[in-house]
Amino acid sequence: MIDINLLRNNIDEVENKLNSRGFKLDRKSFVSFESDRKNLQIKVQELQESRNELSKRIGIEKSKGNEASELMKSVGDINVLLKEENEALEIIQSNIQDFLLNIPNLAHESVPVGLNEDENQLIKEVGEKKEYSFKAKDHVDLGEKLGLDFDLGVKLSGARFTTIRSNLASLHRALGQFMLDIQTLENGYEECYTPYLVNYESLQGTGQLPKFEEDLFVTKKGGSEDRLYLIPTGEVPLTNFVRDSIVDLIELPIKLTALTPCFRSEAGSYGKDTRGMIRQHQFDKVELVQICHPNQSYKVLDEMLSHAELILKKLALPYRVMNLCTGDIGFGAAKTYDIEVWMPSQECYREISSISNCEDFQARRLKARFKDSDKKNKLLHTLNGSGIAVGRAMVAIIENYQLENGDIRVPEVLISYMNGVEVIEARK
RNA sequence: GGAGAGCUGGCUGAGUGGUCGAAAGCACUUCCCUGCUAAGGAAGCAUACGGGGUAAACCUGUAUCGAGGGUUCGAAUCCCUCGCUCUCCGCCA
Repeated sequence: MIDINLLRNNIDEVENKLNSRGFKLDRKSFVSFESDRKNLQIKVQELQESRNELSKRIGIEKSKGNEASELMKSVGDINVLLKEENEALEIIQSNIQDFLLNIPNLAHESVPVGLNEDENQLIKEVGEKKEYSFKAKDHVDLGEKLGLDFDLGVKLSGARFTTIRSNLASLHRALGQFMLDIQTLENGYEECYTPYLVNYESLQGTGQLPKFEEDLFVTKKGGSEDRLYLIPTGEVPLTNFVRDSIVDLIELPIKLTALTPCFRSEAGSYGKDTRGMIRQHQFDKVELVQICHPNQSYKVLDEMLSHAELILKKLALPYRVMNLCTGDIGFGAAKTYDIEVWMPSQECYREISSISNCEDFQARRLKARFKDSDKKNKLLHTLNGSGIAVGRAMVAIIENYQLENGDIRVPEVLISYMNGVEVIEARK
């Protein structure tokens, strides 16, 4: 949520910034909401003030044993009016709240202006792309002989679900464990285990709700109407650790990580990436979250980028880093780096990690604050990033580590996690 | 699932219809005193949102005692619904 005072005081600037990310601000509605709100709020508060005043006097008169029916009647009159005005105020306030909840974050000045992903800015390319003496296959062709069973996924659940068996399943598990170990042991994150079903408030806090409900899976508890949502990313539970709280300065930065499954309906991507396990309804991811002092967040963003990169470096996977343009960054982000890993079969880069600074956008929704050295409560900055997506990392390994006969060499750093298995052999 | 107890400020905890945003203690901040870090004294110390003020300081109002609704001139206090926590019983991986 953006600061309402920005809209009150610098609406032109806000409108321009939102335009650059393709969001049309309905400023007419806002201005009229605001003037209604102001009038109503003043009126309601004045009525409440006189009611409180008179009621207090009734108490005093009665304690003296005096008659107070005159006063009681006045208060009754006030209450009739108050009820009406207050209802109007509540409606307008909830309109304003909805209005604010649906406005995306403002992009940081270092974010390139652009319409879509074609205008993202290349930051760097890292690692060497292997030369193959044969035609590199894609992970689907390779995977079918390695234990990647798409048909079984479809049988059990439907499209966009996959089943993995045997040594490839171990590789998948190894990747998750390895990533988690690096982020905790080398990069200093606290390992967490969190719920995978979360409530409405949590998703509103991180920005998925109310706007993106269709992207989520929803569950019902037995026959009851209580709804819980499957997390679309570990960012949701981890960032919500600080919802409704005021943390001490000395606790900052808070660095959290968790290996969680993620569930996404992929409602908007029919027909996209239908081949293989690039885009699934369910995938595992090691998530990184940092919650920090506002003046540290851009330093932290770069640090988190390096934390995600470290995984790719250790796996010796070639990748590039992109600075997403205004048209491509997510709803809550002020700035986002994407890491894209090299896929030799398609000779292109595919997203494998996304690291964002949300500044105070989520913190305002979450009421996540800290007590600054001047004793004032201020909003924190929240950042999140994948460190990294397990399924896509496995796809990248299958493709980048393939041998001519269809076997997969296990990356050096994963062998110990695989109980010494060095090669995953293809069914001949 | 059944029975009972509870939910008050950063924490502990009083408050069962009126001047209560809320005693007291702890913690914290500032000051005073004290020859070392200990003890004592004074004051301050919730959050959100308004209005005023060029702004900071400050002044002022409203709301908030788990959430929502109700009774009442007036609710932390009474009533209803819901959520959560704890104890006991049952069931269960």
